[in-house]
Amino acid sequence: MTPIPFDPYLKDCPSRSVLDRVADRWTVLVVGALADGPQRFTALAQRVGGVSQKMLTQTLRGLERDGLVRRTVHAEVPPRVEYDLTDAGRDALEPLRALERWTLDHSAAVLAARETYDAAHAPAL
Amino acid sequence: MTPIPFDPYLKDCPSRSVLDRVADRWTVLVVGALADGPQRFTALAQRVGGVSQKMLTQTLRGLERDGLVRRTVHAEVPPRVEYDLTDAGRDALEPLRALERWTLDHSAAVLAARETYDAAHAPAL
DNA sequence: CAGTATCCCGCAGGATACTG
DNA sequence: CAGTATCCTGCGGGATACTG
Repeated sequence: MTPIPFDPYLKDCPSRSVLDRVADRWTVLVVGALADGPQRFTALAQRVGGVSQKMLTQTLRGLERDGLVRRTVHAEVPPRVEYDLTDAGRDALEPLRALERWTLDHSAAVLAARETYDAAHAPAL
Repeated sequence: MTPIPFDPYLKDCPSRSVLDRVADRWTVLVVGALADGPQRFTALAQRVGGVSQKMLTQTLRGLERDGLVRRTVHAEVPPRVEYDLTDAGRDALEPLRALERWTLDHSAAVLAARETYDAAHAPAL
């Protein structure tokens, strides 16, 4: 009855693939964009700047497959499709927003650190 | 004097590249492995299962460049190199561990969701 | 509107070999 | 020990065109 102890530090642990899903650039932004309620495909594409519709579809499908996002097709003409977070998705939202928050808070410092590093390690000409 | 408002949802915002660094599979594991104190290169390679030395070096360099990790070379023979988190790195540790925690807590559910999804969307033969 | 289907290029990232 | 250098392959991911 004891569940298998998942450990992403182990090479072949299935949790590695779960981590891969969530430790992803587009996942962070798409889930974040779904934070304040259901969104349509086009709305998402606009909120997540620079995402191609291929990557948006792919990310959404992955999240749906993993049970973080629910896809609802409304029987209308023209069809309206809405995406929203499941409970698991909402659980993921917290760590993901924390990551986003860290990014905001540290962007200036990180950018500065890069300049310093690059200056110090620049080709000696 | 007002700082530029970083926004990773904007296509060309520099914070996007900062998010990219942190929303990365190896970053999560390497930073997590550095949680309990300084580590040597080989020790890290062992803790982070399946990482190639190329990717470990690359990740460590990137984190050093961005100011999350400090690299210390001890003047000994043979040389001993230790990596540890900076203050910024320690700040990042929290969201990153939260993500890891989420992964652990939801792996079983996600794996199950995949099976269900795949069964429902399987090729009809 | 909300996709799917293709084509294609660049690079992420692994394997292997060499060095201070 | 802690890397660097090189080669090579798969696929991430963009552009474009078509469909229900």
